[in-house]
Amino acid sequence: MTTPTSRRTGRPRAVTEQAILDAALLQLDAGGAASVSVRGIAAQVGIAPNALYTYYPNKAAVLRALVERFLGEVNHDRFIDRQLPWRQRVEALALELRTHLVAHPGAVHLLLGGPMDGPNALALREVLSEVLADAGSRPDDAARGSYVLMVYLLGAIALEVAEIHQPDTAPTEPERIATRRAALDTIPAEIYPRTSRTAGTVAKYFTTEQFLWGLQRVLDGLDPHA
Amino acid sequence: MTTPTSRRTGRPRAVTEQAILDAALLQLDAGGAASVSVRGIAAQVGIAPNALYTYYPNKAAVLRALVERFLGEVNHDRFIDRQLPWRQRVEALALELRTHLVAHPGAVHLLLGGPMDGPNALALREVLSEVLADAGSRPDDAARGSYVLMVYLLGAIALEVAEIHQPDTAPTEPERIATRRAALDTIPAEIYPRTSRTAGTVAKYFTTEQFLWGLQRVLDGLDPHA
DNA sequence: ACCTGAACACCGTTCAAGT
DNA sequence: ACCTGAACACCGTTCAAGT
Repeated sequence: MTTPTSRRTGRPRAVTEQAILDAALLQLDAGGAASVSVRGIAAQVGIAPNALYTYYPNKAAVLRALVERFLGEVNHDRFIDRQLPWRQRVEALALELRTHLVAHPGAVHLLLGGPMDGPNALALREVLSEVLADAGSRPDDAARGSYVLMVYLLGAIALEVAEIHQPDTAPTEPERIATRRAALDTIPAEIYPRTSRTAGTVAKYFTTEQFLWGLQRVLDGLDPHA
Repeated sequence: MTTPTSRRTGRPRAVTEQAILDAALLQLDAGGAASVSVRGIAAQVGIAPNALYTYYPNKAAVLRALVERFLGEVNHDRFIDRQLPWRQRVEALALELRTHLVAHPGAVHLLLGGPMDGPNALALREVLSEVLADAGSRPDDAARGSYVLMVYLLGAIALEVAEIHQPDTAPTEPERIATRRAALDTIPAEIYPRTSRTAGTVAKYFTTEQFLWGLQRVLDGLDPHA
């Protein structure tokens, strides 16, 4: 909690916590969450692997700090502006979050891996809660609604990232659709008779448009004046 | 794709694919997704670690097969019954999925880790799509709506599981709330002035009630007659 | 106080050899 | 065809020793 700005004595630190997080993010972007390693981070910043334990108690703490810093880069500008229509405020936040996470696909895993209870994660929920309150929701509904929004945003981005960016040699888009259709064909027709008819439709939507369409439906459900 | 029922020649198999998946699930339940290992599975079923590569090409394939089997255990009974109100059908499916996943928290990670394009994953989406179609949605809206529902269900369960079941010594519920409040207090009051007022409210909801409340809001948004 | 080298108990996967 | 032992190139973490 307390952050002493200078160390008492002894040898100066060779690197900074930020440099360690930078290295972790680099590894994350390069090879996905599975390829982030203590040894790799240490090599990148130029210290012995075990020296990292002077900065963070263990690997999990490094990843937690990375998630926190990551969320801190999202919470900024125009969502506080109460002049804008509330739906527009949520949409802007949603798109910003999505942009950040799609740019660092491995981070999604980390986000959903642990409890979202860091300061920045809570700040995100608070922002959403305030927007809903401004929209006219009663406090309880605003709080619960902010949870529903978080669920939708993180869930949608998680599924999108899982679709797009599987760790190894990802098949191209047409290949993936073909695979999906083939898989679909193995479903017994007696059980899901309408399957083959709607298969193409189901497979079609994985875009910003789908993301925003879903968001609008969720907002419809949360709109206190609907 | 073809499933030969008998092997051509040579030594009989020592175990079955199912036994391997059983062992994987056991490891998953015991220590979370991180503690599932090829060597652990092999030890459990009583073969050498590398013998496992006769059954599956690699660890990822084992986990993929486990996810598929897992989803297969969910898709059953009363969601096909067109007599029931459509919201009730979705709610039943949602609760069944949630029960299964909360019972095997490590599986959530696996589900969200890869693309949901196996036969059973698609069947799940198809069921939801059909329910929405029965509710009166046009085919496109039903397909897109089924995606929104999947996002909500998996997202909500993922967040819930992450809250409840972090891998190591999980703090008790009051401890967690205290931690969350403490974290919240570090948010600068000038930026989020209403934070402290709503903190208690935000922290309060992580229950079946919240899960179903959110589901109802999503269904409100997807209801073609709303 | 922070760093290093060495070690411990693990990983996933491959290869050559047995039956 | 399936199994095994041995090996390779990794992990996260700890400990004793250096400065």
